[in-house]
Amino acid sequence: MDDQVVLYLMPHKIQKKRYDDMKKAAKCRKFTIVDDFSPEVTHIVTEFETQEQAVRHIGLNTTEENNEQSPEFLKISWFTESIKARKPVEIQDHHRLLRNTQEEVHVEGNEGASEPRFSEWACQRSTPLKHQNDFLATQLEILQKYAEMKDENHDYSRALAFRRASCVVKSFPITVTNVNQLNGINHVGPHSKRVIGELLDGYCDEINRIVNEEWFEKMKMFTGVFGVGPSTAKKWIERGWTSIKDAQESTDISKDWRVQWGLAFHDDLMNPVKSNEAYRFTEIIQTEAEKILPGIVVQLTGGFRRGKHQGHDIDILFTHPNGEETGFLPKLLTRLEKLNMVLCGSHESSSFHEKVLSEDFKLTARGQLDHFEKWLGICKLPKDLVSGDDAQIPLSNGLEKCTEIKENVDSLDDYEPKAKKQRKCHGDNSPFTIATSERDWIARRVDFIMSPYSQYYYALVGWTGSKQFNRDLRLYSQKVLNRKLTSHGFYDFTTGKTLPANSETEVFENLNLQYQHPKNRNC
DNA sequence: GCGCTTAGC
DNA sequence: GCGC
DNA sequence: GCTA
Ligand SMILES: Nc1nc2c(ncn2[C@H]2C[C@H](O)[C@@H](COP(=O)(O)OP(=O)(O)OP(=O)(O)O)O2)c(=O)[nH]1
Ligand SMILES: [Mg+2]
Ligand SMILES: [Mg+2]
Repeated sequence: MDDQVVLYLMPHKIQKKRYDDMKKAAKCRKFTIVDDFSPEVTHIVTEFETQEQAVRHIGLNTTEENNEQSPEFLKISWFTESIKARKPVEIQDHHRLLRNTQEEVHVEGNEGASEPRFSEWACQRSTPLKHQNDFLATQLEILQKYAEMKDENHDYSRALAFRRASCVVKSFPITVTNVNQLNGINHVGPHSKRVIGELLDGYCDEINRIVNEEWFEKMKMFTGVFGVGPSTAKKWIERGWTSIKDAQESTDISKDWRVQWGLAFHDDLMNPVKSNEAYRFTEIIQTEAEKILPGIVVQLTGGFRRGKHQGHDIDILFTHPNGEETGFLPKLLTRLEKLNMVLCGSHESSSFHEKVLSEDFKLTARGQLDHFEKWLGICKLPKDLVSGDDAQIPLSNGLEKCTEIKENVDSLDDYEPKAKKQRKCHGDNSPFTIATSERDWIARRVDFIMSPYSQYYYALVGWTGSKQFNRDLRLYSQKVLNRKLTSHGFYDFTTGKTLPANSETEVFENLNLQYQHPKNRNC
C-alpha cells in the first residue's frame, strides 16, 4: 500500500467546474491532494501535452533532472483510472507525459504542412491589417456596432459574436467566395453565415436596413464625442437633437469635463491622427521625458504600433529599467503645461503598484496627486506637425509652435504660474472660447501610461492591443490556463503569484502561445 | 441555460 | 450570436 | 456609464 502519494492536479487547461469536481472526487477517496505545487508532491496530473509545458507553468527551475526525487508527470488518464480503482494505480509508460524533443510536435489534421490548423482563438491566429476579406469584415462590424448601440437585452454579447465572426474572416487565409468555405469554423454561426451568404450574392437586407436607419447615423455621430456613450447618445436623440451643434448649443449639458471638451473640440478630434504625426509627437515627448528622467523608455503603442496609418488618439507607454519611475507622470504633465501643450485631462492610479498601499502618496503642497500611472487628456499639437507630409520640419520647429511662452520656460522650472489652475481644465477660458479662438494648433486625444519595469511587457502587450486581441488573450488565459491576464501581470488564481516576463516573447511563452507580431494583432 | 476581458473614475 |  |  503506497501511502506516500501526494497529488497535485494542475488547474491549467481544465474548465473550472470540471477541475473542482475532480478534486472533490479525489478527496472523497481519501487521496492526498494539495492545492498548490510543493516539493513533497509526488504525482503531478495535468492536461498539458508535454512535461516541459507543465514544468514551465509550475514555475519550477528544473533545468536539471532531480534524480529519484523528481515527481511523476502524468496524464488525466492515470487520474481517472485511479479514481475508478479508488486508489492510485500503478504508473505505466502510457500514463506519462511526452517529453519535448528538438522538433516541435506536429499539429494533427494537416500533415507535413507548416501552418497550424485554423485556431478558434483569435490570439492564436495571425490577423494583419490588410487581409483577404475586407468587405465581409467591414459589413460584420456594422452588425457589431449596431448591436453595441442598441444594447437592449444584453446586445453587447451579440456584438461580441459579430466581432468574432469578423475577426475570423480577417485572419482567413483565402478570400471567401462561398459561405461553405467557413463550414466547421468556430464563431461563424447560422446568423453570420446567412449574412455572409447574402453579401456574397450581392444583397443583405438586414445590413441595408441598418445603414439606412437615421437613428443609427445619429448614434454613431453622438457616440463619436469623447465622453458620450450609447446611453447619453440615446438621451440626446430623445431630446430631438440631430447634430453636434444642437448639443453644443445646449445650456444644461453634462458637467463631465470629457463631454465639455469633447463637444468643443469635436471637429479636431474627429480628424484622424496620422501615423507621422504620432511618431513626431512621440519624439517631442521623448525629448521632454529624458530631461525629467534620464534613462526613461518611451514607447508609442496602441494602433500605431500595430502598423495602423490612422488612429483616434496617441497612446504612449513609459517605463524605467532602474525602477525610478515614481512621480514621473506628474512631472511630465507639469512640464507639458508649462510648454502650453495641455488642454485638459485626468489622472488615474493603479492598485497594482507595490508602494501604492504602503507609502503616503497623498497630496503635495501644491495640491496635486504625486503618484499616478495613467493620464487621459487632450493635448495641443502644432498644425504644421500635423499637416507636414513627412517634410523636413525639424522637431524644434514643431515645438516652438506650441510655446508662446517658450523663452521663459527654462527659467520657470519650479515657478507656480498665474492664478488658479484648474485640475481637469487648463486656463481661464471655457472650452468653447478656446476652441473658436484663432489658433495654430490642433487638439488631440493623448494617453500616457507609466508602468513599473517588472510589469512593462504585460503593459506593452495590453496597450498594443487590439482591444479584441486583448479580450481573446484574457479569455484564453482564464478558460484554458485558469489564470488572470491583465496589463500588470499574469496571475495564478490559487497561488496569487505572477509569472515574470522580460520580453513580449516571454509573455506569449508564459501563455503557451505562438508569438504574434504587433502587426498581426489587428483583430 | 450560462458566459462572454479587465480596470479606474 | 455562438460555443459548451 | 464611459474610458483605456
Ligand atoms: N483589456 C483591454 N484593453 C483595451 C480595451 N480597450 C482598449 N484597450 C487597449 C488595447 C488598445 O490597443 C489600447 C489603446 O486603446 P485605443 O482605444 O487607443 O485603441 P487603438 O489605439 O488600438 O485604436 P485607435 O486607433 O486609437 O482608435 O488599449 C479594453 O476594453 N480592454
Ligand atoms: Mg489609440
Ligand atoms: Mg487610447
